[in-house]
Amino acid sequence: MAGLSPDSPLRGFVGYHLKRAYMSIHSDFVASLTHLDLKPTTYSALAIINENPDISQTDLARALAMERSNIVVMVDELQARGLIVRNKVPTDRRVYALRTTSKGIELFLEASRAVKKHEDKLLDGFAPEERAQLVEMLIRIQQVK
Amino acid sequence: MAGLSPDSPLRGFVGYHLKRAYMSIHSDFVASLTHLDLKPTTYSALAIINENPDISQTDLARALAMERSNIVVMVDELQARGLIVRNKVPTDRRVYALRTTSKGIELFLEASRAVKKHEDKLLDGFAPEERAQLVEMLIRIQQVK
DNA sequence: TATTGTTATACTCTATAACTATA
DNA sequence: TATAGTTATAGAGTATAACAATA
Repeated sequence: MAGLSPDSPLRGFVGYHLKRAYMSIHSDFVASLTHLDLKPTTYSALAIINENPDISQTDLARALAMERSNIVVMVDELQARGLIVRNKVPTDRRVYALRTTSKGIELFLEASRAVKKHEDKLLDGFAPEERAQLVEMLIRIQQVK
Repeated sequence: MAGLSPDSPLRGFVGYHLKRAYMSIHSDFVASLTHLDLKPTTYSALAIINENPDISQTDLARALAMERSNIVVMVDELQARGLIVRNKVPTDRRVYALRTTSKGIELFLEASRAVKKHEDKLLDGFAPEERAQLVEMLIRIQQVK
């Protein structure tokens, strides 16, 4: 049997802790959405479409950092569930203008409450300043690029 | 075209920033290891085997949070490359005792230097206290479970 | 020529079930 | 009966290439 801390050589890396924290929060995030039959990606898509009415699939792909080809099937599903609509655009007949339906908005708002609850549980011991400081550092990290 | 911040509805969530920071660092992490033909998982496996001589595949799986079945093929690869050895254990003939070879240790050390460099670049603007504070918060998050 | 949406495909990661040999 | 290692397989998620319609 290995010792109590077989991961000790990795603990010196910030990235290791970042990954573990992300994994941990992600599984709880997924769980908080399953009862609404949403996944992180479909929830994020709803959020972005709702915030950006008439967004195209290409722009949605960019916002979600996904391939356009993979957006198609997800948009198909959201449309089949009546959560969004694909409207034709007269000025450019190649593109679709995506919009949330009232049903989509309702589901998005309910999901947002669930995600909020999940975050509050997650950050239970964090003071507001700590929370802000954490976000600030996370943003700084991704800006190094 | 969407606005400049199509993701604004998601920015209120800490988990969103955590994911983005993780994604960002992860791709750079992967890039820092490719020249040694290592992936995050194989590097971590080397690290854990090196720190825990004679660890079993089952315990390695637990430490890496991977399935035992998926460990097999990875251990096969590390063994085929001469980085680790599978020794038989007389007291329990079901298990293998994994150990890094001198070649494996050498590669691990070189990879560790590469990862260190990657982390230093990533955390360039971070004071030592900030860095410690970040790690402390990340650990706190994953302990909420 | 370039771009949007689309299809098909492949590749990686991960998860599950069933088997064998040992305990 | 339980466990270690193994095999095969299936399911996500993601990436690439090629195509028709339109710009």
